Amino acid sequence: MQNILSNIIINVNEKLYVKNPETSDLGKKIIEKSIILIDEIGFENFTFKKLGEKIGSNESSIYRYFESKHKLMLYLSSWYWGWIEYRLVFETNNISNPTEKLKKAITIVTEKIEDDSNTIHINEAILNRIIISEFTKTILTKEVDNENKEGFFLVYKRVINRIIEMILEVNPEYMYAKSLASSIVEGALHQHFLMSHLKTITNCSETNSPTGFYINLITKILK
Amino acid sequence: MQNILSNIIINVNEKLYVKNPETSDLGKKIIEKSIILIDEIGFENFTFKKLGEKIGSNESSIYRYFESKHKLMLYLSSWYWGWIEYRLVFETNNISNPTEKLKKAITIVTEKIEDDSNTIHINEAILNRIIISEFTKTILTKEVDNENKEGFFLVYKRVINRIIEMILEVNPEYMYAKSLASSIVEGALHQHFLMSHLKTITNCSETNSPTGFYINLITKILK
DNA sequence: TCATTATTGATAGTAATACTATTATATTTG
DNA sequence: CAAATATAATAGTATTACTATCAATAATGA
Repeated sequence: MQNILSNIIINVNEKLYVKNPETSDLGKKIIEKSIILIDEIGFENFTFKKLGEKIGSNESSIYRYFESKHKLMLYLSSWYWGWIEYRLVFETNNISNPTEKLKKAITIVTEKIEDDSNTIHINEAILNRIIISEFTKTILTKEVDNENKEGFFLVYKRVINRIIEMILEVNPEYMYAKSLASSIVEGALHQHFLMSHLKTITNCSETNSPTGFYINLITKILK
Repeated sequence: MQNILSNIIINVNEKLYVKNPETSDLGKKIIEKSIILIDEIGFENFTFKKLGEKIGSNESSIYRYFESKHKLMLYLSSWYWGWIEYRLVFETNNISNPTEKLKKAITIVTEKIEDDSNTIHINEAILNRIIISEFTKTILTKEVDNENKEGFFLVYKRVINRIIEMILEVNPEYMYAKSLASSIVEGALHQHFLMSHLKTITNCSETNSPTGFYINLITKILK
């Protein structure tokens, strides 16, 4: 899997960048270091000026790649969900049993991510952490309808739609496949956040991951 | 219920304000109009200057009540969850059947709120809308650990703990009561947001509320 | 009722943010 | 080697998120 994944390029909506960051060293550095800096100081405190200092480059140079930090965050999110979608397809492809297939999919979207892939400039473990803390905020804005029309959430919705299909394969009678899928994907991020910060209102922990909670949940709901 | 609720004062952590807004006309106006303005333009675009213009008062006067717009949002959130907690206790009090009690509780935290109460300066329907769009963002910050220590999320956690207890009364064997409760409360907000903005990934709609999804879910999970 | 105190309003000011614009300097490529 | 392109440096703008000061007004209490 590693060798195959190493050649995969995750396609991101062109409207999210001014210049494709994959086409230059500076661009890749922007991606690599912005993930690290957002993880360190949080998206609210993150600025292109600080990022410039971090990568030994200039604020104005970063603006030539992304028109705002919000667009950069949407780019990182799209990349993340694109990567998740790829794994979803690839790793469930050979599973014929619908229940096992769904369990695998849920494992992928709910487990903690380790940086085990071959993408050189993207650390998926750290990217996963910023998705946990920051992704929901990219949706919860007044611009969501316009940005949705622009297709900025397409990859995310595609991930959810794949899970919806798998749910319906397990139980075509189930009436809430869409809500179940969307609440698993978003809810898993939330449970991960609670694990780190509001431990008293989650059962999840290092030894008891959100994956267990959700596998248990779908087993009961879909039988 | 109306007459009783009209006398209820929701208690909010004193550290959230500089001067208690309940003690003056200007304070109440700040609460009333900030809810409306945040709903209109979103929390990111909301400023004390704009609020001042809206209520015919001065930016500096508002700062005498709240030291930042973030604290104001935490105040509104605390008020909201305090109000929900009150209803949770009051409206489930006379229900002896644990399953019925839990269903009632879930209805309260998942249904769309109508402005039916007697709080004069707070419109709960609008407050509910801004909680749907803005509450999760108040938690997803780098300051969450400090603010949690200060007790800013106590009321929210108390609401969830009450539901945890009700879940365990229905099924003491269930291993994930905490995660289930927290994911219902947060997930319901999320489903409401999807209903309005990303309709393709939810089954919920005007005629099919998140309440139905969650009642169906707990019925299956806890049996 | 008059003085004290508290509250609000008006104005000014600061540092940081989120950009845009311009020009200079490297670097790449044809 | 010239031309095009990418990057860096600098400056500048409007807005934000405040703090500080002082004046005007309203409330209170002796």
